[in-house]
Amino acid sequence: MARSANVNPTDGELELLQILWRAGPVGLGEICRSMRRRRPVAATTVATMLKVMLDKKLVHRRRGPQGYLWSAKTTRKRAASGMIRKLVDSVFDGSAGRLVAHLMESDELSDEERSELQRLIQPK
Amino acid sequence: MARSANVNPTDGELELLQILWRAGPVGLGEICRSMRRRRPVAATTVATMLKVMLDKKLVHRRRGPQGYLWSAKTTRKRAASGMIRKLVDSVFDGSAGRLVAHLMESDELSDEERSELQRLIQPK
DNA sequence: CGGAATATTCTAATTCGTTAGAATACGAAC
DNA sequence: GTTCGTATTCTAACGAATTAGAATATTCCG
Repeated sequence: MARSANVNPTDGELELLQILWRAGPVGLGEICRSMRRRRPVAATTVATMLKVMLDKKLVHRRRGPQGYLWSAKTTRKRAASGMIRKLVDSVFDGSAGRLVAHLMESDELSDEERSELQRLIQPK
Repeated sequence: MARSANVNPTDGELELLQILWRAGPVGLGEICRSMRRRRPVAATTVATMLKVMLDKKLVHRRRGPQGYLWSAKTTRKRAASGMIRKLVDSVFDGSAGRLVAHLMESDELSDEERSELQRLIQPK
């Protein structure tokens, strides 16, 4: 039954996905410009990554005015879940609750975030 | 000031750390047995990984009855923070709060975990 | 002591992610 | 239509992670 490719995005791929999640379908030029706001990179590098990600079904493409328009196929939610699962399995013994406990105890949350959370957690 | 080596553990290294976090200082044999409860692996493979991790200062070792006794040098907390930072930066636009929001909305938490959280989040 | 079991080191093959040059195709503008 | 800029594909180098065989060292026990 075709092992439906849930390869987790690599670090570099996440960088690209981040751009695509924000920018919707865009051409290579725009993607490169976004990338270069973070770090220097050759256009062919970006193109190669996109090609690889296409094979992994992490991105889509459709014909545009010149070349393709690229967009993310995997969602933020899916990417997050994969990473969270790995995190929880490898350092929190499988307990997602312990992850949140860690967050609350550490200084990774701002005060605003903390109070926002209380709202979120209130049972409706 | 010696840039104190905060190389993030790789996936394989996390597997080993997981064992060391549980088992405290142990010898190679015990580590291999634990590993093999998860998957088949040669003893030399484990030994090589430990050696690499020693260079990265992820583990400690001290003389034991036969060979060394190995233990984790990096803590769960530190490993978690590194992974959380990456997760938050790459998929939640830098907002740790959004990570928790994702957790609450998804089905990654059990009911018990959810109510435990409410307790945790209560301001003291 | 001498052999068996275990641990460590050395070396290297393999694979995957990252990077980009060179060649080619395509679309626009003159 | 030829030229120019942009996009895509092909190819490959390189480093890091993963894996383990062979050789060596250590220790335990009869």
